[in-house]
Amino acid sequence: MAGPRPTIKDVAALAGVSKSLVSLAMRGSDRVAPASAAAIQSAANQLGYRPNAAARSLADRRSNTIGVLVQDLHNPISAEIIDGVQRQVRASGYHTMLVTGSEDAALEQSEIEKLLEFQVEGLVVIGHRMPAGVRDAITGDCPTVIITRAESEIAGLDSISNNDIVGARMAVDYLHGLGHRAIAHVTGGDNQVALMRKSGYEEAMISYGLAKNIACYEGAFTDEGGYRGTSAALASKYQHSAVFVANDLAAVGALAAVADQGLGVPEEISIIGYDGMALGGLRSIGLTTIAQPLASMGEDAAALLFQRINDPGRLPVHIELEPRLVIRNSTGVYHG
Amino acid sequence: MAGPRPTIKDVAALAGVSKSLVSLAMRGSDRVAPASAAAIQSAANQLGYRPNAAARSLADRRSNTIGVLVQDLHNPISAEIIDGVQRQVRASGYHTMLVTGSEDAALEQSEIEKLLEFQVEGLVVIGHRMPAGVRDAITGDCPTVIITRAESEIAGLDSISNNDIVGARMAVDYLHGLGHRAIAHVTGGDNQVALMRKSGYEEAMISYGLAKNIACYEGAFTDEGGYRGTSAALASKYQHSAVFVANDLAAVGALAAVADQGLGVPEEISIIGYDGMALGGLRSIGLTTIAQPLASMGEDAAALLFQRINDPGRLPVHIELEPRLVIRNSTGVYHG
DNA sequence: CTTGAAAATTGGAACGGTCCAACAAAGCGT
DNA sequence: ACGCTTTGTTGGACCGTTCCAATTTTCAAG
Repeated sequence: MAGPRPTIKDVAALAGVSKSLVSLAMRGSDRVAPASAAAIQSAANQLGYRPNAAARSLADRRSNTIGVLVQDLHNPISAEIIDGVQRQVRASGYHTMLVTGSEDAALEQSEIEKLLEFQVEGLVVIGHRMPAGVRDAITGDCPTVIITRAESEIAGLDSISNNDIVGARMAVDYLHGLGHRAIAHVTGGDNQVALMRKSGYEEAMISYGLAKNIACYEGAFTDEGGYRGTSAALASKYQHSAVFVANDLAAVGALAAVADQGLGVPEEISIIGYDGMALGGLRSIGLTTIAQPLASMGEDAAALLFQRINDPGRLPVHIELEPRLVIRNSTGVYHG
Repeated sequence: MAGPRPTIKDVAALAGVSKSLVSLAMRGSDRVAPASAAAIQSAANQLGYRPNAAARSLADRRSNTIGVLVQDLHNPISAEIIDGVQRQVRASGYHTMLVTGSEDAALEQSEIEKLLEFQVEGLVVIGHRMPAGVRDAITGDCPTVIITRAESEIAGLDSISNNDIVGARMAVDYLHGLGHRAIAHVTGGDNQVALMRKSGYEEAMISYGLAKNIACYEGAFTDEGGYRGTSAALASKYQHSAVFVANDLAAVGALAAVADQGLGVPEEISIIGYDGMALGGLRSIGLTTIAQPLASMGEDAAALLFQRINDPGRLPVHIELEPRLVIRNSTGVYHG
């Protein structure tokens, strides 16, 4: 239909008032006479007027927008965290601009760059890698919070994560309690989170006097990585009876690997994952796991961000939540 | 550090040139003398200058941004489609602004509203519901394409989907070929896509002379919905030997329901899903399904969008892709 | 040198809003 | 009717860019 979109000026002309008044009215100011307000409303509707966010954000010098970088959209836990972030961001009257990262650091950096050009007032990073460009963002005065990764010394950067070391220990504790001794670990790569889960595993094994049983197989935070690592574990000369897999997505791959070897879960091999993704709760998967409170982590992260927006100078905050063991069907007692 | 962010003016002052020249240089024009370009670059770096997208988009009268509305971020197929969309959007030099929808129509509409205020140049809707607000968007001159839902008569709206009726028929064909006769269907709600899959099922059943065996159980496009519907199917007096579930996510729930009844898949019950989500391919799930080419649908959708952006007047295009049967472990021959 | 064309640079007017100080109108007590 | 406050309304400057016409500089040819 349209030609150029109607502006505030067009509305003003039609309603027979000044553009300033329209501006006030559109934002619901109470200084506008009811009659004028009505006239303006009807003029706006008639023209199909819609405020121009670019102009507004230019004049305001604020965008009312929070940028979200999701490093791995394919991991279902991302969706769960995003839900929480969105809920909180919306509740605060802001909007969300979401971009996806990738293994390609340069691309990821350019995505952050874009967010900053849009003058986002804050940045939420969901993932375990520290993206190039985040430092720039922060020193460029953009409050940032990172989820699922602990970070405490960088000024202007808050973080929220669970205690991966404790969580990994819980996994081993639980398996040990079931009688397992030859407990393998399939790793999640060399990012900080994966490394902490690995240390937790090693520490726990050592504390049970099982140092010699420590066996790490290289995996990744993907289904494929879990499959690969677990296949290697099963093919090894050690007779592992249980595998602690670095995250749930990989653990689903691990289940596949076990099945492919013709072994039964949990009769012959117990599998425990990490994260607590909702999908793992389905009976057809039934994955025992160390769960993080994903949605509330998202909410808390956004809350943290708004606190920092209101008080930019404050010291970095790191919230660390306790993970919790969720027992399902992929683990069972050891019968040698 | 910062105080107010540096603007093009600050860069100009430092480099000793006019702001116009900086503007040119920042966009890589070849009309700028190499010496000036270098001076400007270095001034920009020194100040940490970053263009203001709001100002640019205001002056340009274009945002260089495509809005994406994802109705169900929790369905893993969304991530796969998004990947495709992003790839194509990036390749065209645009950016992506992603928002999530929800069951709440009002909220969804307001999200679209936001995208439009941001002057997005196009809109991609991923999902099977037609969101309130999309019509406004289109009549407001915003090119739109909708993915996974067929739509062909609305001017300005392109769509891309697979042929759900054919796909559903394929599912029944395959199960029939395996010897199944008492084939149940767990529905995906009352959205258009779910209804088409249901019709395809019914048509196929009728064409095999199995009209009396038609049995639909109410489900939803969620794991929980699949669980519920399948549980009902198994509890019914009909001795179903196979279930065609409306989508993969629900089919995973269906697998759980079958397991909970202590039945074996595929020995006693065959399950077939729809969509072809990557997760279903894992051996631990091993879901037989009717697959759509998700990533390429995303790419094609974005491509369609750009075509319409360049030629707004053209007639609505609907691309319909053929689904394809992917056989895995959740289906087997009937042995009555 | 001069000259004209090409190359490089510039100032100022948009873009569509918000904000502010100033002004007009209306209400009110006396 | 009188100031005085309160309530409504307005024009114009400004936000940080891009664009354009106009200007200055450079340079090769005569």
